Amino acid sequence: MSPRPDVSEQRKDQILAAATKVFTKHGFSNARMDDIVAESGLSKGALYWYFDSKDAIIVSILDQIFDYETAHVHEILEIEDSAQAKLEVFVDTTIRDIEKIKPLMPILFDFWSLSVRKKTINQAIKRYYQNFLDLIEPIIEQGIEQGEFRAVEVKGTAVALGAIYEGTILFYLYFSDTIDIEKQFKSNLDLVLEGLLQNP
Amino acid sequence: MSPRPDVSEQRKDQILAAATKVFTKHGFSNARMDDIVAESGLSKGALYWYFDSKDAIIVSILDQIFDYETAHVHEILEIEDSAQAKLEVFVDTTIRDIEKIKPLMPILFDFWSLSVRKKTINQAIKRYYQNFLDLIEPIIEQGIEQGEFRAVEVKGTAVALGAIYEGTILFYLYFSDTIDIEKQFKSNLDLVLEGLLQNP
Amino acid sequence: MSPRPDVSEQRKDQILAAATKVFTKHGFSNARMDDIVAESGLSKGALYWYFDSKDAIIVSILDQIFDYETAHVHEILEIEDSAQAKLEVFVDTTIRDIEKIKPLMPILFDFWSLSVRKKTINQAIKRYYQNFLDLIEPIIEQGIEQGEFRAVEVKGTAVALGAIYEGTILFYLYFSDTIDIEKQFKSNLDLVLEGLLQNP
Amino acid sequence: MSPRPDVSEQRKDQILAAATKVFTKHGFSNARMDDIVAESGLSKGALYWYFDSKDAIIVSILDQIFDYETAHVHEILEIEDSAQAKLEVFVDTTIRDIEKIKPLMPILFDFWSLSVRKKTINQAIKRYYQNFLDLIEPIIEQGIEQGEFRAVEVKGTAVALGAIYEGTILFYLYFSDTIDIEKQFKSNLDLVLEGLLQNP
DNA sequence: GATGAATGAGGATTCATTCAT
DNA sequence: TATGAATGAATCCTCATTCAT
Repeated sequence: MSPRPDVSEQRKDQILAAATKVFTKHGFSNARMDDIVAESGLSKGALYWYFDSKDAIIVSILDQIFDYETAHVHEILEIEDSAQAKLEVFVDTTIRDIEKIKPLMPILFDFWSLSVRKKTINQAIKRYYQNFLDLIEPIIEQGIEQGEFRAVEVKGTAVALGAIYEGTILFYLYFSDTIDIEKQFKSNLDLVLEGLLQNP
Repeated sequence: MSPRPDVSEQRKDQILAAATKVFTKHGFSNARMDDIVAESGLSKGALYWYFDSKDAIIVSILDQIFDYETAHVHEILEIEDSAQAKLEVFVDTTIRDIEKIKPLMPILFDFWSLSVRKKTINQAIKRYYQNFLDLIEPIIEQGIEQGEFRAVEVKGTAVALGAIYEGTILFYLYFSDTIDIEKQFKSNLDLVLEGLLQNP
Repeated sequence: MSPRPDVSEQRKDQILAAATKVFTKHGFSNARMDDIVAESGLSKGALYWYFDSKDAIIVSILDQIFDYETAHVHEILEIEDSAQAKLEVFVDTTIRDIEKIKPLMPILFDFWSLSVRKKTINQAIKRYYQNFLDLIEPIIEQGIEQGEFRAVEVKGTAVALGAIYEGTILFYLYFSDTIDIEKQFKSNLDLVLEGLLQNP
Repeated sequence: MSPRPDVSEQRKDQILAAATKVFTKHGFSNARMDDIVAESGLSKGALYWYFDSKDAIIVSILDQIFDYETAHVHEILEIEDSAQAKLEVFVDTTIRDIEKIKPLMPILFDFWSLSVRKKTINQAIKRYYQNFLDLIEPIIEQGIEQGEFRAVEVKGTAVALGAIYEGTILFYLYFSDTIDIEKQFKSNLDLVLEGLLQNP
């Protein structure tokens, strides 16, 4: 009488995957629980067994996405190299994962929208961006300390980098036909590095 | 004898103002027509007299916002000056209007979200950003031709500027307590100009 | 200063004509006053000036139609001839006017439907059919008295004739492509006359 | 363990019965879904679980009625007897079921009305009447072939019989106080048979 | 007489959630 | 655990009617 294996994690992932698909297609508000039920292949009762509500699913997706993104961003922390090299690695990994990031943007839009009204969502997003800044700032500081970069204002520069990162993905969504995202990110980096680096 | 004065434009503005308020507070999907009715001080029938549907109101708001933003952006076209001076004016007018732009962001989030599914919305947004690029590119070209700027790739640089603009406003929404938006925009401009300007 | 000519009858007819068209197309319930306004070329206020309500328009149309039909039926009363000849004239005038009657059937359907619930409508229809019977019965009586027809039961035969009349138009509505209405009415008459006439 | 018994057919019937009642009372357009909900004893959600819309309910009722009527008409096909006998059986079964048919007439009115605008409804009715004609025609042919009937035009006679059938029920609705429906149908039959039968 | 903007009760439909099995 | 039928509050939109001008 071996106990049944715990399938709950598996089920939850199944539901979140289905929900992500459905939310991407319809947006949070227009997505129906029945859509998620259909997409997941489970029953309505099962959905409510694993998640208390539609909101609970949404929040779980938020966690999932930001966990992934944060992990992604943290990769560069591992690198032992010049500040410039770190930024280059950051751009490279972003380019590498852009096709995974892109389909999540519709959901991100909804999160941005929700964050206006839901404090939890707002805080989660803020935490995520803070995380991003917390990572970038030391790199800039390192660059300045080691004489690579000019003595720029650190916080403002970090925000500028975050802004250009999010903004570029946004523009790419509307101009994916005319923007070569790889070139674009490299071009962004050139522009910024040119502004950051000490004149030789 | 005297024909009733035509109040239809007034009424439409009244409705759009109310709708903007309500949409900002609740988001498109969660906003109820009854909310707009209450906020506008008109009746439900009046709303539907001037607008065919909730969607029609949303689209009208989109037009209104983008008309405003486009006009705003075009101000710099008038200036006869160096490319650098034009960019500086752009930053100045943005700073000047930031408090008007900020409360519209929640609505912009919903538009971004909607644009994934509604082609008309998508096209309107794309047109707006294209407009932005069409304005910025000649400035960069002017800067290069007149020897102010390095020979950067024009299109990519324009996108970078658009990205940093939208992205900064986004970050400002989440960090309005720690970001001094005026300084931030100026800092952005410094960074970019430093990257663009010929080394003397 | 001659007084303005009274256009109210003209206006009423204009409205009833428009209403008939609209009711034919949409049915009573689905027809909107705005449709009638548009079709009539008048204003909404004008409509309500001449008719108190949608119902009032409907009732007026009922009167109009039945007046017409009754007049139509009464034509045969004028004829001085054998009973058989009178029935033949009745068939002929029906055939002659069938294209005018046919487009009124959709409205008649609605009147039948309404008559279930509205006593006034019910009575109007009943009166109309009674009228029909009052006309046909003397003809049958005449036929019997003068030895043309067998000694059938008068009332029942009149109802049978009314039934076959209404029923034929009904079938014609669904089979106008395969029924030659002229032949059909003549065939009906033959059948009935064959049943009524004394065997020679 | 035991699976819940499938009550969906039962529920559908429950809803259709309630809807028939409500439609009879108010007509299609004026009947409210809430009326059907109340009459059925179910909830609004349940109604929409089993039927997509008010229209779907209407169509289902159409099917139900015509299935019943068609079955009813087909009874005579079984009989092995003279053409005259078959027509007599038809009249007898009609008389037998008249009290079941009568309350459905208000609904039939609405179907006739709807059929003007809705092709599906039109086709269903047409199919039903065609069915009727397809049944009657062979009987008339049989009568002619076997020398019972005169050599009448078959199709036209079938239409005449259908017409007198529908028309009689119609008149009966308005004159149920003065028409003895049993006598009336027998009288109709006599009249027609007298017209059809060979003179001895 | 005539206009047409404005009213607001009414009604079809949706969908997150529940719960008996 | 899992099912899916059932619930009913919520919400968009319609349209007959009114009335200030």
